[in-house]
Amino acid sequence: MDSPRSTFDNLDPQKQRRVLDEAQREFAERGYHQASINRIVGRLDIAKGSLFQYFGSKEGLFAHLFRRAVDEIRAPLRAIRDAKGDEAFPERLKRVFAASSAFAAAHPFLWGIYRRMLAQEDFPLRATLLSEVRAEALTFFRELLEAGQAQGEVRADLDPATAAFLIEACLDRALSAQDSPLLDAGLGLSSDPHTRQARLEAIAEVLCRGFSAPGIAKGAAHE
Amino acid sequence: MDSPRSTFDNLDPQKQRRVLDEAQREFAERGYHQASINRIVGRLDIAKGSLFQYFGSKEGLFAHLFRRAVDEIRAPLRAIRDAKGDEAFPERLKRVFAASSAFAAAHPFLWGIYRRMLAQEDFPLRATLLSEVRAEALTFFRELLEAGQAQGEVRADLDPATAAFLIEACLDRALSAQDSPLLDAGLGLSSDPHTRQARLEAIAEVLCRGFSAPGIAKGAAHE
DNA sequence: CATAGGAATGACCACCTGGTCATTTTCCCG
DNA sequence: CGGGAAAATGACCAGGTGGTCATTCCTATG
Repeated sequence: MDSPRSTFDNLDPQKQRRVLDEAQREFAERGYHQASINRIVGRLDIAKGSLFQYFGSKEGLFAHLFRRAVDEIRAPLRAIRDAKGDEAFPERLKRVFAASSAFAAAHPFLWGIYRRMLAQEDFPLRATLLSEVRAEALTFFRELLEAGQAQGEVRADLDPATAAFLIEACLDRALSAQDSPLLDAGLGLSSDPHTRQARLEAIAEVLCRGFSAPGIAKGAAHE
Repeated sequence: MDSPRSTFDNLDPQKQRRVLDEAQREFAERGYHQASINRIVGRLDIAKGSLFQYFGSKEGLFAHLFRRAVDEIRAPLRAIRDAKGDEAFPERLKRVFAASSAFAAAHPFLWGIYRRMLAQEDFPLRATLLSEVRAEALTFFRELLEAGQAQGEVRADLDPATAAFLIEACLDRALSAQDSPLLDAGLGLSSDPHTRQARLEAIAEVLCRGFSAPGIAKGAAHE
């Protein structure tokens, strides 16, 4: 199930890093199909055969990169999650938003690939890789919400799954806007970090209101 | 600025449709780069040269398709927008969600391409086409929100831009989930139309709560 | 110094891409 | 039927793709 040990493992670790970083950059910038092995080896100034000796195939290289990135990230993410302390729910949510934003900025490869995967059906290993990552994220949000309910800051009758969906959708779009002004709807998410954070907090606040308010229906309507 | 009149316009309208539909399908299924002219002409059983005589280039063909799709759609969308009548804000929003969902299902080409464009930086004409469409959508939501504020169903101090951003983000993700179970976070958005609509309404309701509740901050906090 | 074994190489392969254009076919009008 | 214009054709092109493998290079050990 894991990679069958190859030449690559014996390499000078410094060279390993150089290779992985360059390949990572290529995939992050172009996506899977548009990424070119020729271009990677060209920039690395190594022979094409070597890359194939290391990883077997383009898909193998990609899988290796993805797995490595996910592994590297897991620990810091857990730390954020577990450092929630005893803050109020809205503060926690804002903190998570801020951390995610910083994370996306610091790991353009993983974030870029993840974003592309969401929209592109024909990504290799899409189902496997996506469902791993997403399961983790959704559990995280659900737990956060349930904690909020326990504290009484989130309506008890709110469906955690729906709420988690909302959080993820908004966070996702906000992080995308951070890279690409076209998505930012004039909010300023893609400008300087300061206004960006203010915008993120505003978004989190509106969400929290939606989670906390006890009920709205102006007339006791149907349902 | 508009297309310089070509052989294509003189064709039997039935053939025109056949060609456009097949090309559309290819782009919708594969995205821009992975779409293959060879495959299109193969399925149509016409000569490759003909396609290039019609549209000049792959990009030309794509632009033609996109523009046509947007044109075809504009009218029905306007109709939905203007048929808002005098309903309450939450009902309006639910209606918009339902209409959008039906729309995405009925126009897989436009929706598929749009979704890909959002995530893929290297799409031809991305900036032009996207900003056109998005400007329209955001204005629409903003107007809807301002009407809600006028009716007193949306907090007056809510920033319409932020709210529009939230709506769009959630709607977008919900529609994506509709096609791809991987995104649907266990909600059931990708299953039968009935539960899907119920889920969409639940989402809209939480959003509305966030827009209406007069204020949350448990202590009169900073800011 | 000899040699064995892993690492590096790059010419080469089949295949596919978007695009071209001289040639042929089709169709309409006189 | 003849002729002219518009439409259709598909062999062909240069360039790129992922992938292969016989060969060479390097180095560590005896």
